[in-house]
Amino acid sequence: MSGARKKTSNGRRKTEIKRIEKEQARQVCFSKRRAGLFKKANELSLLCGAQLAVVVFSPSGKPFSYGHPSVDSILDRFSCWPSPPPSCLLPPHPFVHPVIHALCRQKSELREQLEAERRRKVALEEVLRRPRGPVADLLNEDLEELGLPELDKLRTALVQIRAEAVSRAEQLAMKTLQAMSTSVVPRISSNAGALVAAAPAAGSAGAPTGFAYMPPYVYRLV
Amino acid sequence: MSGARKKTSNGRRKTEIKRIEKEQARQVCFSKRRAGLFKKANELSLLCGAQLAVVVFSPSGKPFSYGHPSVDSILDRFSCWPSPPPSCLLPPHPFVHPVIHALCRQKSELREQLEAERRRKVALEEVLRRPRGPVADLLNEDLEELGLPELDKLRTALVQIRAEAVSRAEQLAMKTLQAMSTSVVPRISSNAGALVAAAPAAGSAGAPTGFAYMPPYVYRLV
DNA sequence: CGACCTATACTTAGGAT
DNA sequence: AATCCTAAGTATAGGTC
Repeated sequence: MSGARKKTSNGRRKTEIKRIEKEQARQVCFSKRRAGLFKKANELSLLCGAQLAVVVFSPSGKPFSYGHPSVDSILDRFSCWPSPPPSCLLPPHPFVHPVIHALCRQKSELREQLEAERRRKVALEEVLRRPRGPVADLLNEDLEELGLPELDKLRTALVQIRAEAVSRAEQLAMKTLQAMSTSVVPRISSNAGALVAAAPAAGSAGAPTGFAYMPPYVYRLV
Repeated sequence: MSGARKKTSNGRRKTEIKRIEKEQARQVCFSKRRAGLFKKANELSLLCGAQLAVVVFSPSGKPFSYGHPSVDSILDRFSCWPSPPPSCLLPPHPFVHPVIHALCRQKSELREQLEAERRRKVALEEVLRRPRGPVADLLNEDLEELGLPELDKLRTALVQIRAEAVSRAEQLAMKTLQAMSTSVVPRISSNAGALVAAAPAAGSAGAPTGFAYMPPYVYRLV
């Protein structure tokens, strides 16, 4: 009461769009601009009837999100979900929550890729069942059937193989010598265990506290 | 060029945040404000090092998104959540919506399966690329891994092959005196194109439709 | 962390190209 | 739809409580 508020005279200052180094200033800026971002998102959805979802992780790793329409309203209309999403690639339902929509799409794409990979793998295994290759072809043939040209190819291949074998043997010899004269090399230890939530960068570690879904323009981290 | 631009005199007007009824005006507004929203998002991520994802569906249904570092990486972070609440007596733990959680889990599982398949496929291709056969196997697949015993096996095999080859060469030399004909060894044709669709369904469970736990404080709103 | 304050930097409606 | 323009409406840096 008694304190007379100092007459504030500062106006907004020009700011470079570059990482704010001061820890606290960055956090304050984050809060303000996050609010601004969500407000903009809200206005966009209201003005244009757009569905949208915004997910933000604070520099300290806390999650915030905003979505329109609300997830709950979506769920009320889609209480049959989940389960195999019936048709995410089919005619998009007018009011599917964007995140769900995106996830379903991604899921479908992944499933397709997975099946494609499996098909390819089966084909490869089929091919693999038969020994193949320039040398193997020759070796698989009965030597009685080979002609001179083939024998020459075989000779060349064997010469090369011998060379490689000799090389490998030398390698082994070297290693053996080294092993006898070298102590144990320490492994690089991963510095796990730092559970402090102060990692602004990748911050994938940390223990995010989670987030709550909120009706439009009401948000708050608990 | 010739057209003199009419002196623009209109400034911004106050706008109620309410659905724009005029179709075209709404579309224009959407484009402008979407750009603005993404710009804000970008500034937020740069200034504060925050990770974020924005997904927007235009009134006409077209999807737009912006993410830092990427939309995908942000959505992936959901799949780690929530970690099962340690205890119901502990401080309230905001909660990811079940549907999104389930979808993210499924997506993660699919992605893992996909990566496993890809790794297997790469391994198969690697094997395929090299000659196969009793001898080639020793050399190619395990060259780096071969120990002395294996090298010895290899040597034995090579010696035998060499003997057989020499024998065969002598045979041929004899025959050459009698005839001048050479036989052609046909190459094994690859029977590609038969993509058998007999993918064995991986044992991994299908979509977990239920949710193992359901904290009492679901959806904490403020 | 918020809320409030002020002066300014930035965004953007409406129109034209 | 993208771009430019202008003027008015907003967001927000920096500060205080």
